[in-house]
Amino acid sequence: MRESETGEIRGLTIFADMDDAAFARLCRAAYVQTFPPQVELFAEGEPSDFLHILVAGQVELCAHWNGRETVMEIVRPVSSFILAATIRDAPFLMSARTVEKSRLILLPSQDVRNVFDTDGAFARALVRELAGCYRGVVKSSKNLKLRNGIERLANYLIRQQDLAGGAPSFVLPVEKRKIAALLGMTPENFSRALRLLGEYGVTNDGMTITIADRKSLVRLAKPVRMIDDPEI
Amino acid sequence: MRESETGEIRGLTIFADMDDAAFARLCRAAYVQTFPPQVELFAEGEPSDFLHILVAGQVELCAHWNGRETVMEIVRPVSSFILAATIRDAPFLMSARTVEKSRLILLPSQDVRNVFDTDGAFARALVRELAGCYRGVVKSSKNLKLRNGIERLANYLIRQQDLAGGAPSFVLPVEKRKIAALLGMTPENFSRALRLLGEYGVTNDGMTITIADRKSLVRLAKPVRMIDDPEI
DNA sequence: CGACCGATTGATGATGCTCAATAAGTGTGG
DNA sequence: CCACACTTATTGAGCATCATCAATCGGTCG
Repeated sequence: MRESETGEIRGLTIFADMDDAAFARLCRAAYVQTFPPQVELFAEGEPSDFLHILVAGQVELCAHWNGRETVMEIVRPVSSFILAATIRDAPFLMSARTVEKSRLILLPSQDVRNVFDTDGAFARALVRELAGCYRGVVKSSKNLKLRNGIERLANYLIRQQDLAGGAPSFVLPVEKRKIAALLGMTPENFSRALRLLGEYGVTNDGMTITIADRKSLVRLAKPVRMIDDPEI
Repeated sequence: MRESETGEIRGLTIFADMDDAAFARLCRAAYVQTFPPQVELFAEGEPSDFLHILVAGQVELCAHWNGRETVMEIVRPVSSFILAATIRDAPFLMSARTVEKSRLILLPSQDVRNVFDTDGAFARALVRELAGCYRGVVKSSKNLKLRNGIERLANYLIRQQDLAGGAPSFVLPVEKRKIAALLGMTPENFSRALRLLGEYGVTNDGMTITIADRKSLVRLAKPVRMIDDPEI
């Protein structure tokens, strides 16, 4: 991996505090690779040979059972994913697929574990990172169990508006069917729910959403810190 | 905290590899406390002042939104809980309530973070622990999104039978209404689902469940490693 | 005994899924 | 550039799942 590429990930919180030697050791055997859209990076159940870091593009993490499929998470740059599997040397719980053309850095899991075993700063950074991941999944699980489809969609739209900078109109980051799966609903119900949100000032044209009356939408969505604040 | 009590938690994987001095530092300001049933230990949103370790009894972790409540997890001894909040010095995402008379060890979160900052072995142990917690929630989330109520109940019963030693009859660990909430269903639907499982050889008398034809139940439940194996 | 709480059951309505059809958009190859 | 195939989004109809409300039963505990 060249220096221009290592620089792209050096600033990640999991690497920030580690010393240069340890970071170099991590990067020595790393791959940088660009994938086209719709490529399966790995599948549920496979051994976790690499810690993945998404540098550009988008990746979906999905899960399967008995012929059904759901989207668990949509990863956006720059961030690592499947850290837990790497650390525990355990099989992936989720499959990963590129949503669009994506550039990834792959760190051999064995190297990550070696550095983790010897570099205390890295270990501490991983604890904070994993604690954050854990809390993220807990919030997502609360969202699923405590809200119905429309409420989840309303909160999702509010969140996306914030991520997009707060303007009334913004573009959805991925296909609606994937958002539907992420929110635990079918594409059909997603479509109907979006239409029902018209009552609350939400309109859509293709992938573009417009929130005319945010206050009204917030009254329905009732976002709370302990579910919807990504910082906490 | 007396030595007889520290011994109860010294064997936990998160403490196993740390040296005695660091462990002593952790325990110096620790409390040991016994709580009656139905006591709220802490509430969602409060600062996480103590890392909790359940030594005896049972504790439920629950979550609330807009007047609704759900059970996220039922903790059984000996295990720590809300580790992620402690590490990140963040508010609790879940409330905790004793289910039955319970004995807890409370380690001041500040001490945990101090030792964590200086003891590499402890930091590494926490990484492994948190990675395991993360994977647990991911599995639980897959369970919720990919299975319907009856399927979740069937898998739950299979799991409980294994935990209880594998005998055809076993006793549920907590009230049915709490299991229902844990599985994302109402008490009423739990009751009906249990009755429907009669078709698959499941009968119940109060809190005692009998699985007459495990194979038949497994055919319905379709347990898989990547959701149901607690070891992975 | 009587009050209370949990479990169960039935009736009903809300929510969400499946299937099918159509419209709209995308990309490919001629 | 257009025709075509393919995919996604949308809409409707019907059905399955799940929640709510109400009533009853049974056990527990003061």
